Amino acid sequence: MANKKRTTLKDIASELNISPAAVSKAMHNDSRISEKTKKEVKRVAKKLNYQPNHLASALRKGKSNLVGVIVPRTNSNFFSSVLENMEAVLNKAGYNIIITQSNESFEKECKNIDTLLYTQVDGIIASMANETVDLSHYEKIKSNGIPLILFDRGENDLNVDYVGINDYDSSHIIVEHLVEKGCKRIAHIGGYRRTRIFNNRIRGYVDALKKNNLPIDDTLIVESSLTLEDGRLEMEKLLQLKNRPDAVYAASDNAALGALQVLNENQIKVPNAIRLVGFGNEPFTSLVSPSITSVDQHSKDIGRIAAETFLNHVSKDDIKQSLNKIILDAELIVRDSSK
Amino acid sequence: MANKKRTTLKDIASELNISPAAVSKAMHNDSRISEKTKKEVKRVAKKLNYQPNHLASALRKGKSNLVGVIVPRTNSNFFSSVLENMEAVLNKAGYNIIITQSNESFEKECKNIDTLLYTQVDGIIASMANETVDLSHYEKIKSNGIPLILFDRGENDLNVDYVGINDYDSSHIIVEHLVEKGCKRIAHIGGYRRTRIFNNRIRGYVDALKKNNLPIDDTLIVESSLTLEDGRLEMEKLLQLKNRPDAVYAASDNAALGALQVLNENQIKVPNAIRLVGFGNEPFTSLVSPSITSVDQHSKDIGRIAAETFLNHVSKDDIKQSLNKIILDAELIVRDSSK
DNA sequence: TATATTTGCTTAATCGATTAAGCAAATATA
DNA sequence: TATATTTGCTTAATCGATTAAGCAAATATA
Repeated sequence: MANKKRTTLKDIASELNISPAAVSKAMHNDSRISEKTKKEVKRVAKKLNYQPNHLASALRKGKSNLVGVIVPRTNSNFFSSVLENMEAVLNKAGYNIIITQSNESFEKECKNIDTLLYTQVDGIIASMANETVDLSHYEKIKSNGIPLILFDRGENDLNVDYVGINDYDSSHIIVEHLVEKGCKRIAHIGGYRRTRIFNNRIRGYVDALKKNNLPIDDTLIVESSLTLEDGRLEMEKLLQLKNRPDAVYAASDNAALGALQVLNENQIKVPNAIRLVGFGNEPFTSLVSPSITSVDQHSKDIGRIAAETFLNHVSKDDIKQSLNKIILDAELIVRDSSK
Repeated sequence: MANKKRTTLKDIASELNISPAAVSKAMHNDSRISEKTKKEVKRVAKKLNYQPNHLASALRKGKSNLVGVIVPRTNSNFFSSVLENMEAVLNKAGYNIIITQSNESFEKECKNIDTLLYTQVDGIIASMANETVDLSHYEKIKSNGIPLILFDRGENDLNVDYVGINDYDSSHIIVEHLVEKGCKRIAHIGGYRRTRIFNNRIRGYVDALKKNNLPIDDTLIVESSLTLEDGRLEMEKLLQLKNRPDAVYAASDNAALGALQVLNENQIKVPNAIRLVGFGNEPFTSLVSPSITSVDQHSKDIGRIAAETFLNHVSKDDIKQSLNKIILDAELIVRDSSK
């Protein structure tokens, strides 16, 4: 019962007294094999519970039909949704995906890339860890000659395909919205500038203030890892200011939630005293009280487009591909925290 | 630059005028290879940017050093945390993990198993989808002779290793807690009985009521998929009852959150009018208002133990293994919703 | 000094599936 | 009827890495 040897093409071949080559072709419905033989082969394959050995065929064909995916973490709705839609598109095209998590760690990200290359994936779709600054491990993917597609967390310096939303414009939309509600001192709990998307959000925020003739106050702009804890910490600091903000725009929903907790604990009315906007449209933003205004990042589209970009690459590898930078417009979802 | 051929052992061998076999041994620090040769080999390997071809070595060795993992979804903190800890243990032992999601779909789960077997994983660690009743696809793993370890969502009928918490006892702890607070009509928004863990929670709930001499009222026991929507729906139904419950025990945090929303919307004071307990200790339980009492499932331990169970299997495959059913005690985290 | 052992490699087979090349028999075409 | 084409396979090589078996040279032991 246990550990019985796997059935191979050879076993089927010897049972039917034909060559393994014929069996292989029969399984792939080669037109040069008679219908009768195909039927027989499939019957015996089923009888012997034949499972093709992927390692062997991938080795021979030089193609594994696997796509590696690297995400910072899977436990956000954004990444989970991206993965789901990415997988759906790739499955339909005959590819399977291998998901790995970097846990926002640079070291882990490097190891994940090694693992994926080592597993001979046909391509890698990745979103960079917060820690990542050095990009040599990504260069390694490119020098391996397999497609690399980045999404959400990308890098301009890296000459690769990218799918994401327009972070710069998103900040504009947020600031415009808050200004419309009468806010004059808008604080920004941002991510680290070294990450492109967070830098863009900061730039968008600053430019939008300028555009609305509002002064830029450096004490209202902070950089952090954007965790819930960071949100709490920075909100507490902002409340210490002599001249408090009348609105807070956090570059992540987690940070926004942390800020909201502190505001609630201090009995500061949201949105009346301070308006609050997050980023990412995580499900909990609509669950907390008051519900948090946020920006939807079109996770489904990002997953789908990233997958399609990969498929595009492998379908016409002969032609030198032009780079695809696909920037989607984000959507502001207005909720109670800024009404 | 692009699509240059991969470096193989042969390339290194011909550069140094030795055999590929010697190169292979040198890379693995075989004691029968001179230090001088090893150094040379490693120098050239680095120079040519050699990456071993996993497909080839796995095919030859009959071992891929990959472990397949199937989870219903990655976007809960529970599964995400299990994965993180599982991966840490397996990485240390030289294994890499391939994560797949079933999205709670039976069909997807079957496809995932096929993919993993096809990829020649050395073992599979899985948590079953809600929909799953037929277990023949799991039998397929067993008949392939590779270890199968289930966690959280397991099945008694399947003769495999299992790691999870004591669902039956957890219900007892919850009911005792609510009784202590003076509750007499405790409703249970449960999962479907066909899933073992949910069945155990229902049994535990019923037995605990009996133990406390409380009547069993069938109108207070409902089965659902335990989503947030289900929680809302069932809570609304419970509020229609002539004889309303004074406590609700939901078998998932999402369902508990749905129930809480309905209670808040109806201005029913929690915990004063109705006490509420969830299950899973998802982070949002402490974030909503009021915060929700819940049961912690020791996700870290479950991930670690599942991984260790797998390693145990592969380390002594000669001996017929005895089954491991590891049941951890869960922990009640009391919060505002039941104080 | 003669034999035994160790060192440091090479040779050749292997893991399974795939595919280019080839060939005999069957069938189609002129 | 003679030749060309098609059908339905087989043979043999291949994808890279690994490993059992073997062998010559170097070294150790009696």
